[in-house]
Amino acid sequence: MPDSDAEPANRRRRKQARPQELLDAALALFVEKGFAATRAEEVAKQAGVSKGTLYLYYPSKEELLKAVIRHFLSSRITEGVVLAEQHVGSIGDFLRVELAQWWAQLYDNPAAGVFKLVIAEARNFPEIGEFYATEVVQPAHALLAGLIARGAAAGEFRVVDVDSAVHSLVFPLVMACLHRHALAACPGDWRLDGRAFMAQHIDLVLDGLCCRTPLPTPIAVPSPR
Amino acid sequence: MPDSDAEPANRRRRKQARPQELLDAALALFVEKGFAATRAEEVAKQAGVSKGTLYLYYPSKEELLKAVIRHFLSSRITEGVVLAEQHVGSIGDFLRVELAQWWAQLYDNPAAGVFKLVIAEARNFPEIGEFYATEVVQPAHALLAGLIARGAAAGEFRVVDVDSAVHSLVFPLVMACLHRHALAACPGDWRLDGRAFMAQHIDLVLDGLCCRTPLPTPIAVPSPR
Amino acid sequence: MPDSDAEPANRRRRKQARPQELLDAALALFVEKGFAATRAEEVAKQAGVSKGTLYLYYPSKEELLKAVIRHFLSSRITEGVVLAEQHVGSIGDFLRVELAQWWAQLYDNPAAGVFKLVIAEARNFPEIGEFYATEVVQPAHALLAGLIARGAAAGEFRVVDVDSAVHSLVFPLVMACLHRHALAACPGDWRLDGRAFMAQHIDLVLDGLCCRTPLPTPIAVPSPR
Amino acid sequence: MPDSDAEPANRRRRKQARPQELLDAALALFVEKGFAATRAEEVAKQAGVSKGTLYLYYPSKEELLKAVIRHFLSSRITEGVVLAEQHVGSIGDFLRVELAQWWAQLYDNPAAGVFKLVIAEARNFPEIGEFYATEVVQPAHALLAGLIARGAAAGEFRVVDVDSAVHSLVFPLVMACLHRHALAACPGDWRLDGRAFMAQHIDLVLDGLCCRTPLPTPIAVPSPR
DNA sequence: CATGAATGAGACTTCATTCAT
DNA sequence: AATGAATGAAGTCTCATTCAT
Repeated sequence: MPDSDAEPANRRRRKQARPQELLDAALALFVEKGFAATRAEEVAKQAGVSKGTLYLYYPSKEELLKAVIRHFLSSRITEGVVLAEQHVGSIGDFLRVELAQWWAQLYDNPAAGVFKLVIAEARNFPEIGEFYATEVVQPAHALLAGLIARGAAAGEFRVVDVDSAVHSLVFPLVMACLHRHALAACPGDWRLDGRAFMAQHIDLVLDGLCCRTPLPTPIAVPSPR
Repeated sequence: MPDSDAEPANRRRRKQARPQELLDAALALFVEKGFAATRAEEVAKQAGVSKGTLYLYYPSKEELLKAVIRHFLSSRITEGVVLAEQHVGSIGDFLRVELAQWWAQLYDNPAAGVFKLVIAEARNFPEIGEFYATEVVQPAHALLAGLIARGAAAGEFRVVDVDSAVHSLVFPLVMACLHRHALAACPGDWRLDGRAFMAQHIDLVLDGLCCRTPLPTPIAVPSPR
Repeated sequence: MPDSDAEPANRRRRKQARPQELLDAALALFVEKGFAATRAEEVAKQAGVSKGTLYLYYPSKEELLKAVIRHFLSSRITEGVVLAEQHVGSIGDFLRVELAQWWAQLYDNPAAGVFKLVIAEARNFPEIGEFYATEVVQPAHALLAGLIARGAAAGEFRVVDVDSAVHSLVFPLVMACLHRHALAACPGDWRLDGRAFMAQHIDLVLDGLCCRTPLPTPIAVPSPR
Repeated sequence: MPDSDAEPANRRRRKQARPQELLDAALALFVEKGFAATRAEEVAKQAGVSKGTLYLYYPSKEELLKAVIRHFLSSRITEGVVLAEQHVGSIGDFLRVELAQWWAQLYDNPAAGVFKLVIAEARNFPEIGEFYATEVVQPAHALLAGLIARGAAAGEFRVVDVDSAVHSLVFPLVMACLHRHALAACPGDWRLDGRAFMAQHIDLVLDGLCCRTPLPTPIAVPSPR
């Protein structure tokens, strides 16, 4: 049967691609200039459409922001969780290899910019904070906490405060992404070799976690006057 | 003495305090809502003055932002540098005690919000990025890098990539501040015991740096695909 | 017969009905929400066609408005004129019976909404005012004025200012229609039995017109209390 | 005592007059062009201020509309009620003289335009319909119904359906106002001597109400079709 | 110095109209 | 003929900034 199915043709193919194109454009601009300082028309222009078209796909600039965050966070995070669940073998190896690789890829991807967006906008848009906390932070934290606890149970790691260890591990990776889209993108050369840093950081933390000679007694930090 | 002079005494005190009050108000609001989404009038109101008065002290909202960042960053950073320069004795002890304390105090101080501000606005306002990079990041980084290098030279630390080690040490501390003013300030209970985390994190990193048994050969991170 | 022809039969019928369906939908919406506040797409949707199709039949929203007014006014008014011209016999009877019936029918018909439309839009669209004045008001007025004059000449009515009498007779009938599509359509129960009112109003006016005994000088009745 | 009180000076005097000036401008334009078709900036311009100033006094165009209707309706209606309550003597006299005069004044006043506004916008803005119904229609109707009932009780008027009589009396007066701001304001000469018409209409209705020869049996209006 | 009324550029959003399919 | 995706002019409303008082 001939082109009775091909009728969609050009227009319809564009229509299908639009949401992604708009999200890409919006991500780039929101990360670069901030949400409030980005004009809806700029997003449209960068996506190659007119102002009105943007509103055909997202009912408001705010909904576009939420869609950006949902889209780029959730598509990445699910991959990561799947990866971790599939892994068998040494926890240390997994973290050193797979975690490093996953973060290295994120670091090189525009999606890494969402961290900046979330930090900047979560307080203004409660839905964003909630989405990020429940859909990203909690699952990812639980995943890593579980791995570290398993490593400790297996005698691979020292017994430490697991939540803190997760933060120690992850925060610098997030910061590297923030840095890339903040200071590193400023005039002047403030760049940082993110991939190398991430690998070394993971090594350093694993080293700290690694079960060896007993620790010296930690010295309490006096509370501020 | 005629009373025409009696009142000015009080008023003059207020007048002198104005810049600080305006900076405090601006910091709080800029951190909470973002620079672009904060209205100049809100800042004035929170500082207890009228819109017009704000412009008597700062010629524009943008200049106010820069003043906020300069003020809260530079006053803190100089303290820290002085602290470090005065220290004699074990590097590890210094980091574990003084660094932890300095950051714990910052964490509890509104000034910690500037990190969020800088990350959000550095790309929009080149001066801010440059100021932060040259006046804060570089001196602080040099300071810590110097300490770690000294520690390594003294046999207290392993020989590692110093720059990475500094980032591993500092990034989570910055992230804790960011977290406090982003997710932790959202509805829902996403708080985190920042002081405890900071202490444990510093311990963990120092532990990783600490010169003990030989390290296992680090496994190279394969480049993405 | 191949089915390529079977469907068009139906479609052709629809196509013929389109203008009327569009006019009905437009009338209802313009009356309900006002011309400017009604979106062209709403009209199309209510008529069961797409936005584009509307423009196949009417070149602009404004032309649609004019068509609505022309259509619903002229079709009604010609009926009325014919009715009046056919009548023989007592003027009073004609007015009491035929006029009442004609208005009662209009009152129950969506077409009654055009009065609201004309009043709201005549000043914005001169053509509308002119059409209404020349095609509706003047013929209708002339018709009724002629009848009343005839009634007066025949001794059936008192001699009064004929133009005023026509307005006294007709204005409340128009107002009843306006009321039905304005206040009576609002939340709350502001309805009014239009048909009964119209009949009684016509009676009252005819009574006022009716030739009877000279009026007594009204005697002032002291109000109670 | 010196000018410590005179400080208000120019600016403050303007500020006090603004709301009235804006309401006047808004009334004129809303009546002329309709609410939706009037731009906020036009209203501001006609009131001699800038766009932004309008929003200093009314938070939205819709609130401005409501304020216009509340203002022009309520200030007029209270006068009328007071007038009626103060009257003693013949009901017929009151209606013929005071009612006619009150309406004649309204007819010549821009406030008469609100009727057009209410009819056009009541369905879109429920508050408007409710305000008009409860604050204007009901009190005014009750007032006149009471008078006519009193007249009937005193033998001055025939016994008729009081509500219908009120409508017969009032509807044409409202229509005259509508006419003035609709057709009469269109190009072409569709004017009408409103004051004369009003007086004659009131006479005619009072004449119909007046107690004289028995009425002919009213002929029932057949229901439609 | 301080105020707050006023301004107007500029941003978001809507919607009449067009036109490729 | 019919559709509905796309456009961009135009309108509402905000807010940084100015300036008369």
